[in-house]
Amino acid sequence: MDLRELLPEHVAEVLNKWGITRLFPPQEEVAKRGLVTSGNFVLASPTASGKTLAAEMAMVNDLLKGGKAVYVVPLRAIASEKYNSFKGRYGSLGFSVRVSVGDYDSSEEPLGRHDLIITTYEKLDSILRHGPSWISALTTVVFDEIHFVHDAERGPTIEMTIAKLMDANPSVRRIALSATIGNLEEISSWLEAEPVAVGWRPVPLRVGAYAYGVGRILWSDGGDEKIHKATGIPEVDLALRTIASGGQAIVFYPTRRSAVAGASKIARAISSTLVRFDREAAQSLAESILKEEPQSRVIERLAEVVRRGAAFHHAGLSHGARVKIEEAFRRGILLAIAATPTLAAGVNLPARTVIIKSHKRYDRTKGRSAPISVMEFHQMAGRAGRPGFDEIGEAIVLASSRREAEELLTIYAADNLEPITSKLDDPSKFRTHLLSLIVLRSPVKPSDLADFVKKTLLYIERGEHAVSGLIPSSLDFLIREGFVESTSGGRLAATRFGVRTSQLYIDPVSAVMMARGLERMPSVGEGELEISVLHLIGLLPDMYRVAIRARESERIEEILEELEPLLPPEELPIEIAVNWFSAVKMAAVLRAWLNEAPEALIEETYGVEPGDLRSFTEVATWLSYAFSEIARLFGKVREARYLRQLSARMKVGVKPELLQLTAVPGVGRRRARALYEAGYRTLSDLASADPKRLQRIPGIGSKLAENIIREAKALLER
DNA sequence: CCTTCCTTCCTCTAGACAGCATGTC
DNA sequence: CTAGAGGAAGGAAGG
Repeated sequence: MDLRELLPEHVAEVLNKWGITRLFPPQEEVAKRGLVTSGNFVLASPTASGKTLAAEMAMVNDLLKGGKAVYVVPLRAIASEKYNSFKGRYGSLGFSVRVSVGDYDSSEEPLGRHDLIITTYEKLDSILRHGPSWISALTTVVFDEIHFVHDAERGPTIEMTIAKLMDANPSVRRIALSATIGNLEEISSWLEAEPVAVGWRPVPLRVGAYAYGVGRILWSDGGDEKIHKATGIPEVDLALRTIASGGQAIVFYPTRRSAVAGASKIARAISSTLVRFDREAAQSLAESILKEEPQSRVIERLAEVVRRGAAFHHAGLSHGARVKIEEAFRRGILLAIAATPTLAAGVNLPARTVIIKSHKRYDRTKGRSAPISVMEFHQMAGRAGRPGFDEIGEAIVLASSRREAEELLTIYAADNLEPITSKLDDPSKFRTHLLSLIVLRSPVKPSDLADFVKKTLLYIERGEHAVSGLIPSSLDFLIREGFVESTSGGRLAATRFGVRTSQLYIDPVSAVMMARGLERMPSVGEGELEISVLHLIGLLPDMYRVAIRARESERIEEILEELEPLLPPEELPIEIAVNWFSAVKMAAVLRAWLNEAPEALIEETYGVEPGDLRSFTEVATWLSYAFSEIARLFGKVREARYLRQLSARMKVGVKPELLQLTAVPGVGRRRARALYEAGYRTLSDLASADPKRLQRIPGIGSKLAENIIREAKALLER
């Protein structure tokens, strides 16, 4: 097909320049309907079918006409994936591309200067809360993976961010993408966009259910396949089937523990069946993991299986280990990955066969195991089929009997995806966003707020009665707690407390807890202060909850003795107070980190794996910073300074005396401690150090020594 | 007497977004 | 009405 038949000339030229000479059905459809040059659309089409390019054609068109675009994604990993693919393409056209997410920004310049900004929904929300002028100059916005609106935790934020953006800039062009939308029409009407549904896949997918009782896969297309029971472990036999025919498999398990155990079983099966693979590459991968990742039990177990051509993948792994596994799988060094659902939503990592060990998973909210949704099944199945390598992708779910297999096929093989529904009716989520809206428009007429709510998906789906009660009850809360006040003209104005809370991006309940906690801080003894502050942080609704294991209860009680609570439990709402003990454990974990306990020790003592520890400390860094800002707001200078330092320590995991040293790029908690013990205690000690002496410190080579000295000098000069 | 396999009972459960701009006493 | 599997501990069988 000649692109020029479908596309305006300049876009066709751009695609040629990028080496794209052929369009795939989703892109054709968008082009045919004239959506390249104008109009809003929601594109529902399978994973890897080229949704991004369809959106890009529209973006490029708008950018070429002097526009400005934002590409919004739900995960930081996807943001960096998009950034890496966009920066070359668009850079070569003279556009400046930037990625801005919570922990990383590719540029220091004002956001308004860039043509294409890639960001997460939450970051966009945060940007909107600061009310930058360039929002009105935006011409195009792409909402990627829009089905995340359905998520109970993050969905409300995503929904409100979209609504706020449409409200702040009604003429902005909206493009939404997803592989799994059950109610395309409804989502389209919310965004006032044209629905475009395309079923085409780059690699066809067939769905099967393995009735392991009878050793047969029932395929959705009618086939019936006998499976060789080499090990008798159903998912392992299926993985071997794929591996033996030269393919790769991803096995999804419902828990981390079963994924880790599964990887061992697969590794053992690979060893015993003489499958050929690059043992040398696997070996060196295992070594690099052991050498470069935080030494701990999970990492050791990972290295053990990697040597034999398999791996597990879950959020307890350090970021580096996950990336190494993904990359090695792409290069074919690993034959199979035993994964938790991390791999379904994250970066693009296809395999010939996707095996779903269990269609049920424990559901915390229900307190028992429940079937996974069709949407989630399709997220996992979407990983099946490597374009250019596999002729067909397979997604196989396990079933015990033929009967169950048939049932599962009727549920999961059909295209009966659940509708994406709003979760904004959660009062605690709603009031957080109502505050941000009032801050942005302060002083605002209450009727304007009511009008705004009509722009939400909640209103589209459920109508007036679903939203009518939300505003008054949220306003009560916001006024009572001092975030908002009514002015003489009958308008609502945000207080300084309200403004700061919204900008710090914390839950108003967190802000209230911080403000109350500050009152008690001066009376807490110096020895108890650290653990008591950490406990408060552990209680905040914005913080993670850490699970307490049965055998830990004594230890938790010991720590409980040490702290002087900054908030009396009886004054806390019940939903906060129930986390009291979990927060004690969290405080203990964070304290261990701050006092330089090695990752391996923290894992051993508390069962907190490197990836979790990283998440905990990252959020605690942000919250302790926010805490210090709330202290500053209330004129508590001493407390603010203490909390600020706590935040700085939390970021790297060190005692106060190392903070000067960790300011140097390349110096983390381990190196800083080694330097300190060797007598280098300040930046100027480092700047004036003798490179030869520095090299004598274990772990510091000649290159590093020179870098450290240079960076220290640069920091001193500033 | 040690090793290995089997049974039983207990324990525990996926993931991941957000701030902001340096300090020290 | 409703889970299910890993892993430790303890016991039986085997060498």
